[in-house]
Amino acid sequence: MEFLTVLKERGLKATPQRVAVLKELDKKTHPTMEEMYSNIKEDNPTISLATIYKNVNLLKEQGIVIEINMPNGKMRYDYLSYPHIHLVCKSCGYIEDLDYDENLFKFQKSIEDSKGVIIDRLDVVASVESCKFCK
Amino acid sequence: MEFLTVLKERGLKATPQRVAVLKELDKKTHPTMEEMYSNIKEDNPTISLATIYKNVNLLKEQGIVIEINMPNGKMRYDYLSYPHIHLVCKSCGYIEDLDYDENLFKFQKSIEDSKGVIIDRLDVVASVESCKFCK
DNA sequence: CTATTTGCAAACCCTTTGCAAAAAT
DNA sequence: ATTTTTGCAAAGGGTTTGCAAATAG
Repeated sequence: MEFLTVLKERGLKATPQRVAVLKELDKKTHPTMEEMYSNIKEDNPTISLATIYKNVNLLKEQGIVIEINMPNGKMRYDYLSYPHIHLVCKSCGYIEDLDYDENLFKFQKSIEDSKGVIIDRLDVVASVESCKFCK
Repeated sequence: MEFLTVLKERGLKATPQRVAVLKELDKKTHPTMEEMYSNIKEDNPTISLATIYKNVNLLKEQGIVIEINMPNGKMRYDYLSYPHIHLVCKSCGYIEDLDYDENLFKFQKSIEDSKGVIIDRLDVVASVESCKFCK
């Protein structure tokens, strides 16, 4: 199981709660804390919201989970199994993962060269007014 | 005064409090709500924090002010007088405005073409571990 | 004059914390 | 056996709300 490796590499214990959080985050549904809580509760009825928070924050510190600040102010979370960016719909909140492309790499390189820095992370959120999933 | 025009165009009343908020946001210091509050308070001692919130949120809805979700979880705000992106330092929190470049435009265009969407907004935050302003 | 905005204080989340019990390695 | 993690309930803190008074146009 990939998640167990990811956790072991970082010296984190593989509790059922923690693995469940990673699984939820890996579904590409970009859930909120509450959504993870209610989904995980189905199989793990005793889990608490505080445990979701603690684990998500821990994984965020490890850089493998990121926070997406939605236009409506709500936070959503995503497992960053590989670098990607987000296309979000402002009307319905749908989020799609998009791969980096050549132009984005060039953009990053040109900032690094002109500013003399190494970019550690590039968060990109492209917003559209409405999408094919809007009613 | 540019701000008065910006407000009039949107049918918003130009109260001294609102103009002061715009001025703070235009200083390129990317202040927090509290920072705006204490700065504005110096010249306008009766202003309330709630008024800062109400005005910033209003300007956000108008799309002329954006929220920057800092790595530490704190929110900072910026007047989007022209489209630009942010280079943020994870250690000291310094934020620098950077212009769009050719590559970023190409990137945007390629998503629009491949996905058949019009990107309404492109939020980019490039993070570095430390910068020249870190002690 | 009318509609909007302000300022205050209270209410409202969402998120974090402390701690004893439980679980992982 | 040791260290980490969980779950609970309470505390915390940033943000919003309701409303009467003040202000802008």
